[in-house]
Amino acid sequence: MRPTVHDIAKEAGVSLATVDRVLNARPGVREKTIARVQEAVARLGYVRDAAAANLARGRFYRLAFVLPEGPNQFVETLRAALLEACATQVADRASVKVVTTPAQDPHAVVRALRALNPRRLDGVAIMAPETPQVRDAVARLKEEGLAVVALVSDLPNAPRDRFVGIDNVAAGRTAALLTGRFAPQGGEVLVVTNSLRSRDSLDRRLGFDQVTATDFPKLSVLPTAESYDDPARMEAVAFEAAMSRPKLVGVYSMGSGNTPLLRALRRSGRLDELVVIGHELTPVTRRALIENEMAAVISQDVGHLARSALRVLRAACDAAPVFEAQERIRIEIVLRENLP
Amino acid sequence: MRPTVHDIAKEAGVSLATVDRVLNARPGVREKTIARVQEAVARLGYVRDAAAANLARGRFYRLAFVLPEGPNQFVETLRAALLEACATQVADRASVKVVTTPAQDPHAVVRALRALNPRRLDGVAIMAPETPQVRDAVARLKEEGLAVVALVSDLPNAPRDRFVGIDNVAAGRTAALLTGRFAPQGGEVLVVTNSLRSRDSLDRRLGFDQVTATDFPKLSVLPTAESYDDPARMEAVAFEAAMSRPKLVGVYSMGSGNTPLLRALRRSGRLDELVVIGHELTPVTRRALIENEMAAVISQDVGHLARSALRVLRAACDAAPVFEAQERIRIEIVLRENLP
DNA sequence: TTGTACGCGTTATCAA
DNA sequence: TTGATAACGCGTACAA
Repeated sequence: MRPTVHDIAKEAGVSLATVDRVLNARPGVREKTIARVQEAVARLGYVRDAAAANLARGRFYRLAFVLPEGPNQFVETLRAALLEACATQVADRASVKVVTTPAQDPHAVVRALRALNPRRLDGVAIMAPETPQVRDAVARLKEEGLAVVALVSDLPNAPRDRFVGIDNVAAGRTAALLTGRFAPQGGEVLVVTNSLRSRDSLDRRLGFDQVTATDFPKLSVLPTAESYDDPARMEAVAFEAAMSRPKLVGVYSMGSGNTPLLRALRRSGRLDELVVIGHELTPVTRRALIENEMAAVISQDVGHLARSALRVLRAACDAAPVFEAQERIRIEIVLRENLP
Repeated sequence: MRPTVHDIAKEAGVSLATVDRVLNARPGVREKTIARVQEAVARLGYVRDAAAANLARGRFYRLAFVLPEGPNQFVETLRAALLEACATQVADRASVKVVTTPAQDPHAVVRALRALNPRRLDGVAIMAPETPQVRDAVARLKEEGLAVVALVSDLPNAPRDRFVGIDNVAAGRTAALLTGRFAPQGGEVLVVTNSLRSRDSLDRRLGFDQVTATDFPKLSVLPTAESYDDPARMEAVAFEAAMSRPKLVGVYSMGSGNTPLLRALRRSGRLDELVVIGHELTPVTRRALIENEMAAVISQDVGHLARSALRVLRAACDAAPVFEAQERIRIEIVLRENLP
């Protein structure tokens, strides 16, 4: 059996309360007594029982997630993962509210953040493009004492406590490496996304360009085409490129909108000669991998994302350290054969 | 605040003990009372506080890990991950003993398993090749009432409760897909491992052959070369192949021994024209990726492996269900650009 | 068949 | 500066 605070108290010849004061670095204990207790702790190899501590503290974490709502499969799976995580151990002693905001409207997320009642909340996870207004809203929440984490898309210039998601520059670099390796003959690469407003798309494009520039001189990357969340526009842009650019060898899809993209490429009759790489595992991209329509999908485990955000938020609420190794979200490469 | 057993008791008009009996499906309660309690549970949306339950129960899990010991970086990192997991929340209310056995000696692991005292233990995780003797030893442990999980390399014919690790057939298939994509010109592929005794190597080879046969007819895969954990032998075999086979385009290394392998290929002067794919991220393979000496590494997250094994063992001890989504170990593809 | 009372390891409140 | 003592939510002897 592991030693408890009782054992420490006995060993140090003090009361439980004093042990507690020392363990939690509370004031009102003499230097000498502190030393005695700490020696006892070291001698017996005491480690606090986190479960019992939480139970006694009666700590309850009131958390909120602000997610975009749109024609976006990824967010749907993320929400599902979040609810599943809540249903299990991870969300013990916590209540989680999920708020969705229209993705197209940049002001909606700000309104949603402003609508949050800071006194009824301990922490917030936010997935949104970084705008000055969002930065202000985040700053206000921080001032009210809330823990704030950026989710999936970082808010590097806002006072968030942490970013939970992948390194999107590295993700873009990975996509470029795959494209270059899968299309050694070289040619043109189309890059598409719904919007470059999001930090993640911006970073991915940056990384993609870095690697193509240094390692794959035979690849020439076209300017980013934005669909602004309009499927018709995505389809038109992709179709146009496939038909008018004979030297096209690859397509890198940085955001959502893979359904209209694939439809256009299929229609052009050139899909089987193109290396198509996209992001996030959804029913659409999964099917495309199986059918050999997409060569690879770069993804982040939504379950991990959800659980990590919850753990990190709780740690931030307590100003406690996080277990770094467990919270680093991996850039996963999914091919037809390692589909989960 | 979440409802507690007290709230349920009040709502149903019974005592705490009765609520407990219903919740834990213990006998001695009238049908009608059971129904009343269950209604109250449903009405208030009660969910048990697992931490408090374990605290009250005073449950303590005595676990052991049996790992091979050899010139194997992967096992070292796994052991480190295990110790790190123990040091954090995952191993709360559990003691973990790690036993190592010489990897070369197939009887050593059996001796180690026999040396385990089943009465001082609740569960065991085993990483070992499957032999009839190992099967017998596992059967004996199960008969004694222990929870047993196979780790990294499955023991499909032993009565283990569960396998914690990747699907190695799929891992082999993934390696083949990468090889075929990275070497579209085709040619010969050398496959090496330390030993085909291990189930994991066997499965990987199987998967590799499946995909090369159906999808990459231009690839011809050579018979598996075994090094029997002898670095000199590995180096000799690889050097010989590189020098005598002009049509060689790739090497698939299914086990450990990547140091002598790479040394041989370097010496042959043909490393930069070969697609080399190996398993497990170690200092050696990490460096090889950065230097562009290896094209890809297929790996499993040792941290995840360790935490998953601990969670699964505990669940098995309690005959409790596991949260499947969290325990599925992914087949990770690591390239130079998505190195963690 | 049902209820009472205590303990698990920690924190927190009050009094000394 | 210290110490008793009562919670926290649940499990479990033991009594009714």
